[in-house]
Parts: sequence; structure tokens; C-alpha cells
Amino acid sequence: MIHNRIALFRTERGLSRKELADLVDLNPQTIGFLERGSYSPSVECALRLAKVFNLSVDALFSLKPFPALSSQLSVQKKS
Amino acid sequence: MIHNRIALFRTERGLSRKELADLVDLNPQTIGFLERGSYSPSVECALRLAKVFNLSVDALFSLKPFPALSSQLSVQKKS
DNA sequence: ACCTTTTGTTTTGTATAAGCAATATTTAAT
DNA sequence: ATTAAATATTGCTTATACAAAACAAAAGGT
Repeated sequence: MIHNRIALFRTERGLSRKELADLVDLNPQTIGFLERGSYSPSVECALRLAKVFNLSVDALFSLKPFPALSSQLSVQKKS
Repeated sequence: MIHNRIALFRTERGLSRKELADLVDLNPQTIGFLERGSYSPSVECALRLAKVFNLSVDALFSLKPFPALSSQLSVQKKS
């Protein structure tokens, strides 16, 4: 079982599935499938995706569930 | 087209295909196929391989050919 | 409002490639 | 030479990735 943050990073950058698909030379359907089901693409696809997001593969895909991004931000100081 | 350093790191650690296969829960044949042909496993496999080598996926797999490891070492000082 | 047109997402069906089991072959050691 | 260990080959099942079509949601025009 595999987890990914494709949807997160895609929407964060205001990209549609189609736009991302064009950037990584994949079909929009494949992006969609990737985002909704949890399935394991080839490393080749993973590397291309990581490239456009300027991230490591390990930051995009994981064997364990990702923590919420918000939990990784620094905590607000008390007023 | 994808490139990997599986054979390199496996032999460096004195592992047989079978031993590595057991560590990453794959078939020895799959390891062999991976090492000789250039083919693209699932990210799931890639992540498991990276884990046993304690490396990032990006250090194990690449879209571009890897430079020789020797070229990445520092140069011998002139005597 | 209604009807197009456009854009984005999902579903269905199919071809290709990943991954395995079993067998064959090679290599090493004694 | 014989055994054992490691690697390679063959055939098959399953899943990835695509093409095409269906569906959904906005945006424009009358």
C-alpha cells in the first residue's frame, strides 16, 4: 500500500489534472486514478512527477501515511 | 528509460540477489531483471529498496544515467 | 431562464509491462 | 565429478497506463 501527495501539491499550485498531466507527459486519467485510488505508479512516473514539483520522490510517495502538512508547520506563538 | 544502481549497492554490501530479495520482499528473479534490463519497477518496490539501502529513491533510480561512483570521490593528492 | 460551448473529472475497455512461480543454466566449492 | 549456491529463462497473472467516451461543472450568448 502506497500513499502520495499528488493532489495536495497539484491543487496548491493551482494546476488542473490536465495541466499537470501535460507537464509530466502522462494522461489526465492516470493522474486522476493516482490521486483518488492509492496505487503505485512506476518509478519513472514518480521521478517525472517529483521533477515538476521540484521534490524528491520520497517527499511525494511513502509506504506510510503522510502526516498532515499543517502539522509540520511551526506553531503559532501565544499572544 | 530508467537507470538504477541496485547491482552496485547490492554487491558493495556483499548481498546475493536472493538475500536482497528477502530483505525487500521481492523475488530474486525480479531483482535480477531489474539489474540487467533497464526497467521501471513500481514506486512501492523502489521505496522498499531505498529503505534497505538507507538511501533516497532518487539516489537509487534516475531518469538520466548515473555518473560512475568513482568520479564522485575526491581526487588523490599528488605525492 | 435556456441552450451551447468549454473545461475538468470519472468511467470503461484494452495493451503493455511488472512481478511471480517453476524450471533451466551457470558458477563455485569441495 | 558432484553437490550446492547463484543467476537466467520461460510462461503466466495481475496491475499500470492509455484511448475513447461519458459525465459534471462553469462560463457565455441569445
